[in-house]
Amino acid sequence: MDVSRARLSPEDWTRAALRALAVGGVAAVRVDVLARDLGISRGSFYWHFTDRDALLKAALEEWERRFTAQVIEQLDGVADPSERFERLVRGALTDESVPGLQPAIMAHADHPVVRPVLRRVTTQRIAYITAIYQDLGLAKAPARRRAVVAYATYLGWLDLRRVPADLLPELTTSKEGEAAVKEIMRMLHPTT
Amino acid sequence: MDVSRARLSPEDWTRAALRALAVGGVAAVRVDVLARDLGISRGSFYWHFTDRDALLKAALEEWERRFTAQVIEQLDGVADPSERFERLVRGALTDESVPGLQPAIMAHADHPVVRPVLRRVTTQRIAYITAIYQDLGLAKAPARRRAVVAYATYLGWLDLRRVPADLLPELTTSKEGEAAVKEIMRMLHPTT
DNA sequence: ACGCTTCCATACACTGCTGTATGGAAGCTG
DNA sequence: CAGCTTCCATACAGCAGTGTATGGAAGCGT
Repeated sequence: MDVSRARLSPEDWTRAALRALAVGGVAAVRVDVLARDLGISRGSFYWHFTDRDALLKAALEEWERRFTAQVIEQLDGVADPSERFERLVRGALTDESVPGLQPAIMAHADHPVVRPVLRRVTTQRIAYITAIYQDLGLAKAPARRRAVVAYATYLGWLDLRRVPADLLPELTTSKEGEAAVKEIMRMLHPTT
Repeated sequence: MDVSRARLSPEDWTRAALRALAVGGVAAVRVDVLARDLGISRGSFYWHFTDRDALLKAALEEWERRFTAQVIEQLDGVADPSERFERLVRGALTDESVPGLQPAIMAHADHPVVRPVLRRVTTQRIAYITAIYQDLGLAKAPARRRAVVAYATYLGWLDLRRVPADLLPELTTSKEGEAAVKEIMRMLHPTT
């Protein structure tokens, strides 16, 4: 622990905003509360950002980069489409750096700041999944259909992660967790 | 339109609360705003309910009854398990009386008032789906696995409904919508 | 019509949060 | 170290929403 006052970057604020968003939704992104969490005064915030909405926008755009563009970029390095499919599904179901973030964003789809970002992210992701299905041999229309269903399953999986773990042990990556992931993998696979 | 002041029942408040909840989450359930929407003063509210939390609790319990207990009750009248399966899936994917309500509730799974209700609802629903899969011939463990995945797909489907319709025409019940429903039905069917 | 109960309006005190104004400390550069 | 820039603290005005207190109107039984 350093005693000297750590000077904050905008990323410190956006990360805190995403955490708050994940827990309590858009309304929980309060500069007041975030400042207390970061151990700093609100004076800092209004230097880095003009507005509360500006923070929200910046946070969501960071989310867009980290969890869409960046993921796609990494996967594009994988040549084999079957391998790409496997990695995408497994990664999506097991990794979750900010629990509850995706559900929180979906729940506020109508919010003026959320809407445009969510629109871009949803479009990109479904398009990417569709492309993978096409690479795996499906025609355009069925590939698209399967992509939408696959994405829905992913979203619902994240929703279910929000309920207490004792209710759904198959979601916490363990023995049962692996079985559930395999089940989904099989269900979403283009051959079945 | 009747000019006489309509006296409100608690159900008027809980219904309004569920609508607000669906749009803006728990934070949007404000007696202040609901009163304006209902064209009445807050004095009425504090006669029917002790608290803002009391309203939230009552609303969620009404949700529990209408969209879990009542649905299961109706489906229990259907003898053939295959028919029961079909009706449940189709109904779940097409009917949505309060758009966005389920996603909003999932997003606030940690909320002290939401948690216990959500816990009961999730448990009941997954248990019911599991039972159907067992009736269709699956053993307990695989039936449970499939039930969890099926429920996840349902939840994600409702999430996707929150994005603008022009992005996902397959969700608005139409020609493409029917194809998507059939796709899910096939994917979730125990034989595949 | 009378009184009693049910339901609602108004007014008030209070809290939590926003945004702004201003001063001051810490870091960088010559 | 002098001066400039970057970053943060404090203080203030203002608003939105909660909960309470109290009076009054509408419905109902007798």
